[in-house]
Parts: sequence; structure tokens; C-alpha cells
Amino acid sequence: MDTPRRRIAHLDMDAFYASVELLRYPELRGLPVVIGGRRIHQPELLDDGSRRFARLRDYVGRGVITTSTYEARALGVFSGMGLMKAARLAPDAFLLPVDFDAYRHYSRLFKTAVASVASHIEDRGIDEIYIDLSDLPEDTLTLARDIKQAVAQATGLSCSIGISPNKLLSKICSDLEKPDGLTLLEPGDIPLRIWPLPVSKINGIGPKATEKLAALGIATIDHLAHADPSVLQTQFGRSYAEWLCNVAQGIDVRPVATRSEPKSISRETTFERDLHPRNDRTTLTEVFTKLCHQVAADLQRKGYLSRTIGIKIRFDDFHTVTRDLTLPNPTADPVTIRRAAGECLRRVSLDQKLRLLGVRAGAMSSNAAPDVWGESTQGELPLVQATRADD
DNA sequence: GCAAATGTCGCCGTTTGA
DNA sequence: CGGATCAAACGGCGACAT
Repeated sequence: MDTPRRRIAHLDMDAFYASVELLRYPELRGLPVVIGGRRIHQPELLDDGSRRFARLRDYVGRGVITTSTYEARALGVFSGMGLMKAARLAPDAFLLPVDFDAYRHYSRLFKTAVASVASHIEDRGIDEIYIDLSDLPEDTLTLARDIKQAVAQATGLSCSIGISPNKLLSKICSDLEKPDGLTLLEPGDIPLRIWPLPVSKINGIGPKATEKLAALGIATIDHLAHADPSVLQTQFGRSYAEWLCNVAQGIDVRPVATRSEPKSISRETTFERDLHPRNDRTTLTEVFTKLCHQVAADLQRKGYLSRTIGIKIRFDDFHTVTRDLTLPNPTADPVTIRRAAGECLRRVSLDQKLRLLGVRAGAMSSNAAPDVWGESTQGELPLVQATRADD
């Protein structure tokens, strides 16, 4: 008696942030648009009712592309690219600031729409989900079309869906026919449709592993599927090598996880200019304290306590260090967090300029019971509303 | 003067407690 | 009693993802 084959869908919204912006600014449809940067460059409303948009060439400062339209990608600018560099490639592309509140709004809309068709959903961030269709009576193609239809009707946005027996393969094939794709994949299709792809298409093989595999002459999933397991083992260690062998064969037994608890909450900021540990001490202290208070507020708003407080520092040469401190008692108190973060900071020798500062709270527990014995009372009552309006 | 923000996971060396 | 051992926790960090 074997288990019936699973039907797992991966749904990925097409150029999500950019597409949401196009709902607002339909006159930009069909044009190269990039989303990103830090504040400003808000479109300007002109007398005749039309809008003037910032161009990439106008941008000054740090910041990266968060997303871009397909027209912009065609010009060679992609997510993660520095905006200044992108400006050289596509100076005329339009530039819009990120608006996470809007994206979260549309995220909720599309997830609700999907849930009306198929409710067994795993959240994978703001613009993608896995859906387990196994227990539904309808046939796969019908379900997929219904889901796309529901998403389009609820949001006006398109998405791409890949469906296969597991998350690994579905994630790969949702990308094969983007945008507005619908790709069904059966195990028999693996040699033809999966094996020719570069190993980097596998979720979990990043730049480092890709590089290392390339050095072994392994560029495609086909190569990986036929690689000598013992070679992989010596190069990558037992656990990762085993995983590589499995994924190359399209094997993945991870379930679709309907619920999960957050493991950490963090806030970080990159400075406009690199800050000197002594000369800019005042500014650094202010920012540091602010980050601590933000983390505390996030914890309180979401009803968590944290026992491990950590900091992150990125120096001007991009070298990054972290320090953690585990407290005797879980907390969400800004002053306690500030003190702990300060202890962490003392363990770092600051002999370079700083580019980024971050504060993190981990080892989280739910804040169900009131903190009767705690050395410090919780900060504000929920009278004050937090700045971020997530869930 | 290219390189954001937020989060997860795994590995590994060290510390700690029994 | 000092030393060996072992597991769990801790802390640092890198890789990866969206």
C-alpha cells in the first residue's frame, strides 16, 4: 500500500511589487520601471493631472533594486543591483519608492483568494505560497485555473503556478513559464524539463554551492544527477551531499507547513554615509537605541518575549560581524534590550567606519502570562500604536 | 565610493552542567 | 578526587531566500 502521489502547487506572483505599482500608475504599463531606493522620488502630480515620475538617472545614494518590471529586466537591471549601477544601464527607466503597506495589502488579498479555492497553504513570504491540492476532488488543471482566476479577480494581478508531486519541483517549474504561467510536471518529465536546467535553479543551491559545483564540472541538474556521490560527499560533507543527490533526482518529502512561529525579529539600517565610531558616536548611539526600541515594540505588538539579543555590524569594507547575548529571563522591554545590545557592542572592536547597524531578538517565546516576577515591567501598554502595521 | 532589509537554517567550536 | 565524557546550550558566522 503506497501513499497516493501528492499534488503540490507553488504560486509566485509575477513581478509582484512592480505589478502592484502599475495598478496605481497604469500609464507606466509596458515601460521599464524599477522599485527601490530610500525614500523620496515620490511621483509628482502636475497641473494637468498627469504625473511626473523620477528616472533612474536622478537617483543619488545607496540602495538597491527591490523589483523591476520585465521591460526593465530586459535592459539588464535586476533585483539586488545597486541603483547607481542600474542607472548607468538604464538611465531612462522610471523609479518608484517601495510601499510595503500596499504590497502587504495585496498579499493578503491574493492569499485569501487562493484560500477560497484551496485552503491547505504554506506562506513563503509576501509574494509566494505553496498549496497542497492532494486532498481535493477536482482535477489539477481545473484547480490551477480556478486559483489563477480567483487571484486575478481579487487583485487584478497575474501569477505563475507550478504543480508537481513536491515543493522542490513545483518551485522550479512555477518559474519555467513566467509570467502568467501554468506548468504541470510529472515525474516522467524530469529528464526533459528539469535536468537541462542549471543547478542554481534549485532552491537551496546558491552562489557559493553553484561555484563549487562548477569547479567539479557540474553545471546542470543533469550533471548533478549523474555525479559521483562520494565526490560530492568529500566536497560538501555528508548531510549536504545527501541532499544534493536527492534533489537532483527530484526527491523532496517536505510537507506543506500550514503554520509556523517566527524564530527571530530584527531591525537594521544602512547609513547614508559610513559613520565613524568616535566622531559620529552620538548619531550611532541614537540609531542603536532606536533600533532596540523598534525591536521591543515589534515584540510587544506581536506578543513575544525574547531571551537572546544580538547585534549586527557591517563595516565600510562590507565585513560583517554579529554578537549575541542570552539573558536570564525573556523580555520585550526596550531598556533591557538596549542594555543587552550594549553589552554585545562592547565585545566588538570598532576600528573601522560602520556601514550598517542591526539589532535582533531570538529565542522567542509567546508572551501569554503577565511578567509578574520580571525585574522590569513591560513598556507601553497597547495604547500607543506602532509605526508598522503588519498583522 | 556598488552591495537593502528581514528572516531561516546549519555547522562548528566552546562552554557548561551532570 | 581528578579526569574523561557527553549532551545541551551558547555564540559566531556563513549561506541562502524573498
